[in-house]
Amino acid sequence: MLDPRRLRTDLDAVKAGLARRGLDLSEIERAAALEAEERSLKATVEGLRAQVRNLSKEVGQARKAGDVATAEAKADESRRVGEDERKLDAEVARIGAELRDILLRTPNLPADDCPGGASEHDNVIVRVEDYDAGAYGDHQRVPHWEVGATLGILDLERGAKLSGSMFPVFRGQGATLGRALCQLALDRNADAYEEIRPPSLVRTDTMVSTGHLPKFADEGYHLERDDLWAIPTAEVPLTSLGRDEIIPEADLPMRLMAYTPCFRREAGAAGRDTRGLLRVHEFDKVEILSYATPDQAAEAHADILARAEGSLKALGLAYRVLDLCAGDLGASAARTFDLEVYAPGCDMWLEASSVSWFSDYQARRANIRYRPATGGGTNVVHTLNGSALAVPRVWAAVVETYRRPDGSVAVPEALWPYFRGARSISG
RNA sequence: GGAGAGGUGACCGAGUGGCCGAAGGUGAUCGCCUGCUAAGCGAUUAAGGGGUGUAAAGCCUCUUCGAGGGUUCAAAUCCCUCCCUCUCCGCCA
Repeated sequence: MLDPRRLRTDLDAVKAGLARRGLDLSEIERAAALEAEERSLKATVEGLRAQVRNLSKEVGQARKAGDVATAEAKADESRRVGEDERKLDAEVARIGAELRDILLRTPNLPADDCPGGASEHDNVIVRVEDYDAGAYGDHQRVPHWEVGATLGILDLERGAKLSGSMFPVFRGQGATLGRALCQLALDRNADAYEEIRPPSLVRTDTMVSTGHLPKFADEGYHLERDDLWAIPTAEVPLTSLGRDEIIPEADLPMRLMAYTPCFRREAGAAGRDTRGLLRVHEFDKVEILSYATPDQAAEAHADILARAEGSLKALGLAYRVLDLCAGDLGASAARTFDLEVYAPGCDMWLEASSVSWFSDYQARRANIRYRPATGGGTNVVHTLNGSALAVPRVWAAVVETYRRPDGSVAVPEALWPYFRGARSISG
């Protein structure tokens, strides 16, 4: 959520930022008007309330002194003032609700250095690593769903039988591969990030703090009977870990990581790039996340990006880094780098990680603050996160990249420690 | 799931309608005292919003005693709903 104060101190900058996203500005102007109105009415309501409190105090004193007539008179007066207050307060509540509703739906402002642009076509390719289009042999030009089926390590039919399409079943060394990828990511980041194993089902207010609700209600799996949501990413519980807390500055940056299942309904995505593991309803992922002061944010962002890249590099996969333009940025993000891993079999760049800086947008919703070392009031923290490794698409890239002419798949050297001595996946 | 007991500031804990944002204690910070340490003495010690102020300080004011709603001139205190914790029983990896 944007800082409501900026609506009166900094409205032009807010409008300029939202304009970069290509948004209509009438709503934010409405919000600014509501904010001013709410504040002025609130001052009046507070004055009335102060009167009620004082009069009530006088009622008590008069009664104690045995002066019933005065007590009655004061009580009557207080009742009248209270009536006025109630009426006005209802008006303030109505205005406040409308203001919050707009603010909750208004996305974050893009960072100043976020590239301009309207859609994914305007994203900037920052760099391409280890990619040589001519270097792939025919044996690598087989899509992972065929490789997986042939080797018996990916069973999409039975996944569909159990749970429907887009729920993959990994078997044998295929299952090992997925788990090994996660273990690799955890091991590579354990030097700086504390491992958390959060619940996979969370309450509605937990989903709201990260901005996944109310906007993306259609994307989440909801257990109606218990009013719980299956997490779409560990970002949700990890961000809420600090909710309503005040962190000493000395504890920042606070770095966390979690290996969790992720559940996404992918409503409306049916039929579009959904073959094999390109898009699934349930997958495993290692997420890394930081709470930081505004001053630490840039460095924290760079660290997460370097670590997300590091895993792909260690696996010997080709990938590229995209700087998302303002028009393609997620609603909560101020700046995002996407990592796309190259899968030679399907000849596609697959989004494997989104490394985002949310400035104080998420933290304001979640009410995560820190107390500066210098003392004084509290400030809202900045949050940043990214996938250290998301299984299905990286699994696909590994299987396609490492396929040999004989049809087997070599185990990347980085994963040897996790393969019980095996150097190859041959079904 | 059933029965019961609870949720108050960094922590412990008092508080059953007004003088309570809240006694007392612990911890912390500052100062005093003291060869040093310990003990002792004094002061300070929640968060947030609005206003005033060049700003810091200060001052005025509102909100918050698990959350939300209600009763009342007045709610930490009474009523309702929900959440959480603990104990016993039941069930169970």
